[in-house]
Amino acid sequence: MRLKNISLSYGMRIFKCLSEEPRVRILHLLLQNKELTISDLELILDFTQTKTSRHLAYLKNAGLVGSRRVDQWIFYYLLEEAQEIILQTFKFIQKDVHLIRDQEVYRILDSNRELAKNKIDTNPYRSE
Amino acid sequence: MRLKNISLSYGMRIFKCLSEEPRVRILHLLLQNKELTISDLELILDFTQTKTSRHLAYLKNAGLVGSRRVDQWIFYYLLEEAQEIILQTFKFIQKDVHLIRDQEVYRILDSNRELAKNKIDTNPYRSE
DNA sequence: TGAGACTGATGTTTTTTAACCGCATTAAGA
DNA sequence: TCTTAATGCGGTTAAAAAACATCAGTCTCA
Repeated sequence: MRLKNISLSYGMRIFKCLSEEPRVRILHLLLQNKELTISDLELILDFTQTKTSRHLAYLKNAGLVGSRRVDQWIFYYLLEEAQEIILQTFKFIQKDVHLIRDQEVYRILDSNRELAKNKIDTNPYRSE
Repeated sequence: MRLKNISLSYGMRIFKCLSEEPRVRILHLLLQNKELTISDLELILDFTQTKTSRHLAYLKNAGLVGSRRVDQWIFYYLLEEAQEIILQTFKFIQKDVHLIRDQEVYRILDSNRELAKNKIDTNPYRSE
């Protein structure tokens, strides 16, 4: 396996992100589910809107996540350059009960079609 | 490769250790050189005694390092249970110039026989 | 076109926490 | 008593969280 080398300072920024529970839980959900909106994360994690937005801004600023707009939603995702190190480090903690529970909440909300991705208008004939 | 699973809280403690430069540099030296004393680390890293001692206490408290006494020195080393995750995460940052420079300083001091391990009395006939 | 609803960002303030540092002293061994 | 290491103290800085209000962009629908 060829590893991408990162600088000490970028590494420290990543580890700082991983040293607070809210951010670890957000990153874990993004790693497992590709992309989520702020309101999805609020719902799954039971965070306030402000708190969720602030932590995502932190992660974005640290160079770990990116965002794209779809209709009125903004989806957040792990940036490609951070994928590998995040994946590797999560291998050690992925069995944690809190993280597993978060993912279960995700699945329940998803099957109830309460997440943003379920509400995107996919009708190709929708009005412009 | 079989991974040891760690809890989220232990993981966060580890990442907090890795999010400050002095501690990363200490851990890097311990990973590469098995064990070192406080005075060795002071010398290599150009830290004060207090600073070095405090960070080692932090790492010990976080469950990352242990210590053993040999004569008048106390040698610090990475605990076995932390070896793997530390090793894996350092794979990403091991090419960092600061860390490489630290290790070079280590080698110079070692070849000058200025480190504690070079001063241990290995004479089996030494007085009790 | 305009009103209102929804999604998200941001300014502000307050509180709390913790991490850093150095100086000086103390403790433990040889 | 010398060396090695730990710690009490004090000051500074940072950052994290939380709550609240406000603002901005987009969509819907009349």
